[in-house]
Amino acid sequence: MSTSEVTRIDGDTPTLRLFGLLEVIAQKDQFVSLQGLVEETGLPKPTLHRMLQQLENAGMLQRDGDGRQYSTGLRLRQLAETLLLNNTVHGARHAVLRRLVDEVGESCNITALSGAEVLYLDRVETPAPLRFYLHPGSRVPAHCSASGKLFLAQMSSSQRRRLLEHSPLEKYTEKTIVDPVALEAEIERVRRDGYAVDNEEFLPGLVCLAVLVPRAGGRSNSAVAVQAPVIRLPLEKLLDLLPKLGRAASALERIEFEATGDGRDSA
Amino acid sequence: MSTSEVTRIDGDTPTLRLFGLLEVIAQKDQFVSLQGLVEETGLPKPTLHRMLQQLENAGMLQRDGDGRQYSTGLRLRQLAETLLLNNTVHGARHAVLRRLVDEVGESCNITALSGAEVLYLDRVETPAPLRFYLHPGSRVPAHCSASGKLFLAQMSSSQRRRLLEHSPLEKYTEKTIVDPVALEAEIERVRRDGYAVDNEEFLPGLVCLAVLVPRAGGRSNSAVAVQAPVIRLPLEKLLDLLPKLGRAASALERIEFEATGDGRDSA
DNA sequence: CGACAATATTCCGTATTTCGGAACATTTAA
DNA sequence: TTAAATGTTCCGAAATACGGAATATTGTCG
Repeated sequence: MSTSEVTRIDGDTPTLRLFGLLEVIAQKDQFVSLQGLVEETGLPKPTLHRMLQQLENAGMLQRDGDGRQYSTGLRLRQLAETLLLNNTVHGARHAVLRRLVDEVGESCNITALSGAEVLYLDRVETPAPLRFYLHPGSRVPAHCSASGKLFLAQMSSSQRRRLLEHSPLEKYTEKTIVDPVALEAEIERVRRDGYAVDNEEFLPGLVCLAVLVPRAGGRSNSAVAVQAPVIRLPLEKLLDLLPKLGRAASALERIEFEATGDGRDSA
Repeated sequence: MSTSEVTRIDGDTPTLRLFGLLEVIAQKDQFVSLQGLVEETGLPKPTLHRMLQQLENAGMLQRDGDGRQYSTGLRLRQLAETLLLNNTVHGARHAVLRRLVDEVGESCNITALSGAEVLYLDRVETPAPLRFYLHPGSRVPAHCSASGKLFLAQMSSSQRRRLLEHSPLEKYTEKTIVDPVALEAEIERVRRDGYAVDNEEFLPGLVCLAVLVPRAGGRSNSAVAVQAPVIRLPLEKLLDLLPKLGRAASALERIEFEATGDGRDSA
């Protein structure tokens, strides 16, 4: 009666709101009614009714129970299965990450450049009790992350300038590099060494080591990284992990190569 | 070069087209490019570009590989996992069906009334080599299916008339009941006996026995049925399966009851 | 049975969104 | 460097979503 917890369903476009609705429904282990969803989401009833109707017509939901309730539809469940069965790419990447975490004992992640930010594609946490909790899907500015520096280091200086000009170098910690000249120097160093470090530049106490996942044609758009509390892994010890990181990167390279579609089926 | 196989992506509403696109992408085990999708679906390039962009912004897809290719996004994969993990309802139903098929040796399905048609919610095939292949998600008119007669038998005659008036009794086989008076008599018999039979009324050679999944409050909207080739299972032998069907129906009743949300979690 | 309450469904004018041809930008190949 | 292929942006016309209010359908209680 008193619970007015509203699970916001947002989305820039009406289209995307439907996915939010599906998520709400998929999380439940029970049938849902129109009225129940109205109370849960706060959306107007006719709007929800239309959405449910669309999803039902598409087979993503189905009426169930007494006919006025909804559950996930066959088509949606099939899509879910197809996706999880067929996506060896992400499965393989995840396996590589997990192995790397086993080896180094710290949280690791795979990242990609998306716009001017670094996006966490996947992540496996360390089993150690003390850890930074950063979840996949989140974003970090390029200039203060190890992976981001790698991506910047691959670009021509004009590309880099264009990217950074529109997003000023925000200062996250005392050590964040906010001076463009200093950043250029740092990037030059990264290019020479072939690896990048984040020395508490994004979060105090968090250090990070990253290398690019190599790519045949030229620039790469993904990187692997280890992240650890500096208390447990000071910089010198962090650098000892380079060979293991490199091996993981090669494994990822092979996976991505195959997923790029050079190995067609017939002929 | 010569392959002009176009995977149609339809949908009454723009929203639904996105699901079609996701299905195309989820089925692949490789990254897809904009151009590749243009060739595969036949949709105009700007349209596809916008759709991909929306899905990417929503996290349902992610750019991958060299950054101009797409693969399934984290949010979509999480949705898939949530759905498959959390949906004990459909899993339990499927298990009941499978057990029933083991017992009776013939294909079985769970159906629901949707409009004036019977919708196959789930189905498990017999291992026998000779079988009718009817896939879940397909629809059959109510008047010539065992399940449909059960649903009709629960209605008041005015409800039934309204439903049938707008969809004339189509004749599928020699035995299809197309005379309204005969149908009323048949339905009266179904109500008395508590089960319904389809004696080659939809497909020649196919017989079917169905019972309702009971429901506490009154009318039920789902049924269980056995379907078999009449050659292997003549009517008399088919009726011997009634007790087993009934037991499956009770099991399903319990599952649906729990899913209806009477057993809330806290307090 | 009839009246009331709760829920589901339809209507419909207004406000957004989608659509996709054409122009433009970027990357890859030669 | 040029040419070819692919990706991206523009923008007016057409289609769609929106949601308050009215209506229809249950379900419940006297």
